[in-house]
Amino acid sequence: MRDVPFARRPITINPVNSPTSGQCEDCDARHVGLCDALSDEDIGFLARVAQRVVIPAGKTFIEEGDPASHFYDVNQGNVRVFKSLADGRRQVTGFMGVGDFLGLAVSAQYAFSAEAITDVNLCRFERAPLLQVFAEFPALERKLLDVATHEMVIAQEQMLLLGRKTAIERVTSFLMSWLERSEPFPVGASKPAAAKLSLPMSRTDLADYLGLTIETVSRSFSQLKRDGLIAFTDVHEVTLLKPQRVAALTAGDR
Amino acid sequence: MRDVPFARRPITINPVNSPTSGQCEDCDARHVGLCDALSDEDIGFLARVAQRVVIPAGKTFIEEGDPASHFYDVNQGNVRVFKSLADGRRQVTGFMGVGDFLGLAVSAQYAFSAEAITDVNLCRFERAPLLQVFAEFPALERKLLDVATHEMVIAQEQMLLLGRKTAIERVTSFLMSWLERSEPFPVGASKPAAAKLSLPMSRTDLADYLGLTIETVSRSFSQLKRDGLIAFTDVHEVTLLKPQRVAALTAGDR
DNA sequence: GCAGCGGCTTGCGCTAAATCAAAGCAGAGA
DNA sequence: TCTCTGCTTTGATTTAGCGCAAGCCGCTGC
Repeated sequence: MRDVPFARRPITINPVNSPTSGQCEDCDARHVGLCDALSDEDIGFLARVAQRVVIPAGKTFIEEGDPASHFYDVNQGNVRVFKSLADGRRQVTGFMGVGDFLGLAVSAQYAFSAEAITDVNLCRFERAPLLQVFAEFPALERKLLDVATHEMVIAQEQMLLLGRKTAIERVTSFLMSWLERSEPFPVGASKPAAAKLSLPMSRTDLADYLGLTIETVSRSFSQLKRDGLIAFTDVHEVTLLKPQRVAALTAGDR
Repeated sequence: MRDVPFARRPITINPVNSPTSGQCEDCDARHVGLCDALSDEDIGFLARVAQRVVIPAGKTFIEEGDPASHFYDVNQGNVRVFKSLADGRRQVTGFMGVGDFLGLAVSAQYAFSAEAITDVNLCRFERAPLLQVFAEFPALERKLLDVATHEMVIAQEQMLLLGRKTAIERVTSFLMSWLERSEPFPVGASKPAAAKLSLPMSRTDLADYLGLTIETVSRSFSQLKRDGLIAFTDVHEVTLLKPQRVAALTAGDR
């Protein structure tokens, strides 16, 4: 949303190329999407039902209630997934980033909307053919089940946050989980002394994710600043000065 | 599920009752568990990894953080699924009833606890062997993916409720969704003039499910009573006198 | 029958967060 | 450079829902 003169740039769609190479070059080693469930030579089959899509920041590319035609792998950028009420109240159910899979919470229609926060690169799979491919490669289906399982865990965690945590607990919980996502390989038990985090989403997104108002989110951040636990270099870049003490405010599980 | 229930073969591992009859009388025609993904003769294979379990009301049978050893199908009674914080705050993430599947929101450990609300009959499947069976019967895995998908939709709906709805919207939303679960076959578009609902869970459960206090739940019910929209014959039995008008208070989706 | 107990309801302040309002602030365009 | 615009922060006030406390209601056991 920030660097957005291109809010009207079109969505581009391309075939996934180089099935011959056996590599989907959009998917890097840390990709947790569909690709890493397959061997190199099998990825070519996946490419048969895949397209690459580029979404400009701010664009809605999944609309709640529309027929659920595609799955998506996020290859670049960040996405907000949300539901909304008739009067405009909005609940962001998740932020998706590189390697995340999109399109499981679905019956015949999408149960959610999705918008690009930054410019976003996606791999798009048509649902029907993909379900065919499952028959050939059960590993894919297993992968999807694993993804769904993991999403359920996160969803329940979020319900706990939304139903029972205070404002500061919500904000610190978010910071710690976002830290974890940003550092997929924590390496050892020791938390670093400080960690810099990019927060691509707006305060409004954050508020709608945490079930708060932007003012309350802002005030919570300010309090954490005052207490010397975090610092902002930019509105969208926070440093956890005392990760331990931030973590202590999350009212962790159990 | 189909007319023919769980097993044409005896349940071999822990036959609680009537294996000789060749029928799992616990699974009635409306069962939406694992069984209905399989043909009659294949169900026998499922039985290889199944046990029947009876849980008395109030008993905790899944403890958050314990190694995730089993899946469960609910065959009788009601279950509350929840997470809790160190200080005792609790979030009920769902109420499970006949036909519901339990145990997906799991990594190596259970991410939730589960307790019997009423006396409960379960079919229990060991995870490891069940995953083996998947190889033989991919339909099972597909079924599980469908279940997970459906759970995701419900979870997101609940996040919207917890993050953005008012007390009365939460209570009426619950009533309408519980009504839907209780009447799996709505038959035609017309809502009945009145519908009687059994609410097996306590007010505390309800409060912890809706992210409210018992007092607020009670007050919301009282207001709906005052407005002539519902009536209680018993604390655990409510009648929706004006389902339409109750539905109008839910702040429905989109 | 009735005393005790656990769960539910009701009344009454109280408070965390929402709402309303007014500045800051930084990037985009002229 | 300066202004405009959209986002963010901060302050003042309001309020929906909380927390406490008292009373109620229906069961259980004596």
